[in-house]
Amino acid sequence: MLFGSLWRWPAAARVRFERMSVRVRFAPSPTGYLHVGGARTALFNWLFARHHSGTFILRIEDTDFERSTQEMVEGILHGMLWLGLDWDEGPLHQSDRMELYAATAARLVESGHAYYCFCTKESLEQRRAAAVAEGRPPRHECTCRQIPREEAERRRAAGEAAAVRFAVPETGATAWDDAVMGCIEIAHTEVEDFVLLRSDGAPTYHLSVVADDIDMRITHVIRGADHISNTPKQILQYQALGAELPVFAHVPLILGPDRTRLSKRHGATSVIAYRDEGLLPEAFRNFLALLGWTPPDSSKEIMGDAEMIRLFSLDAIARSNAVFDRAKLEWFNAEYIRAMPADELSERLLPVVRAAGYSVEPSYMRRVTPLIQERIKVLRDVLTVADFFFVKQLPPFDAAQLVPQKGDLAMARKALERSREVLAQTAFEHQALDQALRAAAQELGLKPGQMFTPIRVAVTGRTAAPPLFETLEVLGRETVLERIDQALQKLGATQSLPA
RNA sequence: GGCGCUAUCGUCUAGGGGUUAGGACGUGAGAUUCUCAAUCUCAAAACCCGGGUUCGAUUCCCGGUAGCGCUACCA
Repeated sequence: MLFGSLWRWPAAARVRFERMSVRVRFAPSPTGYLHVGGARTALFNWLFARHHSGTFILRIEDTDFERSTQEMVEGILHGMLWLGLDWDEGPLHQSDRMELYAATAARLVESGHAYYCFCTKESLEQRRAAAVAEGRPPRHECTCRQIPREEAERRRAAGEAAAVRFAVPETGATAWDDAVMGCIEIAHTEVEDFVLLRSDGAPTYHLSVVADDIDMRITHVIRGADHISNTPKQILQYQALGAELPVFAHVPLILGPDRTRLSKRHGATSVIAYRDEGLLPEAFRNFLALLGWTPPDSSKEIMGDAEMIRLFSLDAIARSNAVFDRAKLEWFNAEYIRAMPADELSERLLPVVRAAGYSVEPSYMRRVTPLIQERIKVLRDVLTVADFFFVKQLPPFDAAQLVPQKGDLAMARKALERSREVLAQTAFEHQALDQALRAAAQELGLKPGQMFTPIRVAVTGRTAAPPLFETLEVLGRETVLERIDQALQKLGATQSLPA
């Protein structure tokens, strides 16, 4: 129906509609993994694109050949896929687009907005070091900008290597209205003549972003606040190239608990590590979105994609940095785990359990899952919470745990012996077991805890476990009796427990 | 050092010239219970500092301080 009505729009209106259509990109550099900060930037771009029914482009910024690797490219793609951030165009690689950058740089030289610089990296570094030593600001200061174009061309033709630098105006300032940060103005005296093309002909980031963002008709540049000081360098290029400016939106950074920028020191650096721990991508998205962005109703925290997309807007993004809160992430994850249909959870748990070396059938996993669903925060917790379901032989445990009230060895033994009789002849169904064992406890004059704790410990090897009767039912009579016999032996061997 | 951004409970945040400064995570206590978890109830917990504007500032303005970012032929 949308198209039907679209046809009837006047042509001019259609053109305007097209021009307004949102195009955003996530442009990671494959010199590292997709980390939490990058993931959130990608998420914000994705939410913004989806909210506006726009286009989300993935672009790999691999102009630093030395540090970019194919492995990282794949890691980033996997991370995006796992997070569920699907892109509409790309992945485009900047390394495939070198002609565009060379041509763009040539245009800037041609129009007098850029010039050749014959200084070597080494001499610049020396000068910088000297400046710092003398307490002067370490700014780029060379005289190549004064070299007449003809002379520069001659020297290049003679084989002299040169970088291309942008000629930043000496006076004035560049200002823009940032969609997140508000108005920002930076004086040109603070912006040095940055390199566009390295002396080997490779473009720098400053050039390739602008050339690509123009070429891809990017309408909104949503990226980390660490790019704020780069923005004047880019706006200057747009202006020199006569291109229309995109909207800039700089989102604050994510910090570690020590309030420094999130890094390897803070644990998981790649989002893939979170997958491996058993975080759910939908929970991770929800958590990440709320790190810096607040929906109109700030009391609503658990939100699915559809709702986040519906409510997302750049002006509701905070301007201050946020600390990554691991505990809250786990709470989100636990909420999503509890809300998930048990069978679905079971399917997601199975590979985790199998990867740990247990051979478990799907049907068995489906019976275990409901017992642990509200007891795990991440999928991997299944290995510590439910391991006793998957092993034939329980790992060794302290016999003293079998005795609920310290020292009352006889009572524990009595409870276990009687339980064994009951369990040998009761149907293995949790309600029947519940009834029978409670009755037996009453006969023996024991409180429920006195009766059930020894059984729980005998059967699970621990004092904290899922509900006892359901657990017994799932484990089955054979295993349960075997474990109770072993526990009784253990108690027998320990005639004198410490009081 | 320079430039830029920021500043509400431990953390994520809401709010806004007069409020008991709200919510969530986490923490503590209690209820429930066969343990744990979940659930429910309650509690402790914040407006960085100093000036100004104002009858009144946590809110607006200025300064300070602190944190973060940038300061490359990295991105």
